[in-house]
Amino acid sequence: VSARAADARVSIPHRLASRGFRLTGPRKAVLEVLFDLSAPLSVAEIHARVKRRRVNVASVYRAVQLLCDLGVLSTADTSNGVARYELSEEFTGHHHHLICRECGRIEDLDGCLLTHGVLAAVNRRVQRSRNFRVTGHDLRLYGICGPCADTPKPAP
Amino acid sequence: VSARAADARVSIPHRLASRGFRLTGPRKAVLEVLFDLSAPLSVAEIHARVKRRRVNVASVYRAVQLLCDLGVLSTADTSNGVARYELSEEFTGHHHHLICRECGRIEDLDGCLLTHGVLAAVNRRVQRSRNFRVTGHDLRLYGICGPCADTPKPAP
DNA sequence: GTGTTTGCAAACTTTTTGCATGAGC
DNA sequence: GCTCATGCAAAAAGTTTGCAAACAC
Repeated sequence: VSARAADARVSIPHRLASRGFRLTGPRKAVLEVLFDLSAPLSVAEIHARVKRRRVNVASVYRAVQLLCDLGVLSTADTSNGVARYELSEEFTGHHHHLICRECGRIEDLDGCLLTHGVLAAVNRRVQRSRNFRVTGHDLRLYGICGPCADTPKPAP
Repeated sequence: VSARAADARVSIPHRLASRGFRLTGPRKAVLEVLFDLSAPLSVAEIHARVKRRRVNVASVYRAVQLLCDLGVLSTADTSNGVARYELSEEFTGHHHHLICRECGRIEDLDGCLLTHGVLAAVNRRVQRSRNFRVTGHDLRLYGICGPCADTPKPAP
């Protein structure tokens, strides 16, 4: 992942420039946060991590929107209704997520658990039965993370 | 699915009653919508479908919240940042979702594409390496649905 | 220098909450 | 009849937008 991440630090600015967008402070700040963390973050979480640089929330929204449009970010996950963003698989490699049901924390899990055979079979199946063309997938594993298992919550 | 759905129409009211909650108009209306439709809906979408019965949005929010707490509904999916709800797998059976990247529509896909062997292996793997106990999973297949493929959008 | 991008504030949307009235058991 | 639940309206939270000033190129 680190080789790809290094690549991203070069190629993402290039992509911005090549499409006529500028590499500004807020955009750099948002990208830095997402380079360093291998977990999807909400706008609020991103904003919290760039506050030192006095970046406005509106700018975070706009940066995230732009980076999504450019295919740099993807809407990774939205545990309990908030959209979360991370570098797209083009930069991080294909991977899945571990999501804690208790605290909502998300961790990356490198690699794919689905075999090519299974994917090909389901592709054919839904193409015929639903007229739906599959172009990608997203697998989330839910459960309880270590810290939460150690401090069990009482029933509500 | 229809056998289970019939079961849900009986067992869900029972579950409400057994925990001291009442089977009220708004709650019935929300449940009816979700019984009939095999796709996750947002609060706004649920509300649109119960408007004839003059149910307030606030009541839809409260009903959805309660039904989630009771394990009757689950947060199924949140394509583009809005939370969507559907009957939990206890009532619908284990299934996955087809999600159209173009229009955001979600369809159910019965059955599971992951083998027991794969699930057991990953369970062991993340238990050891991450101290994470997997209790369930969610697989989403992204792509283009028939209608959207027929009416391609011009590039932005 | 020029045109894009930002910060700020205001508008807008979505979700939550308080309280008097109405409905389920 | 006794509560719990709803509707309404207001508040809170989250997101988008217009515009003058600031900055990347």
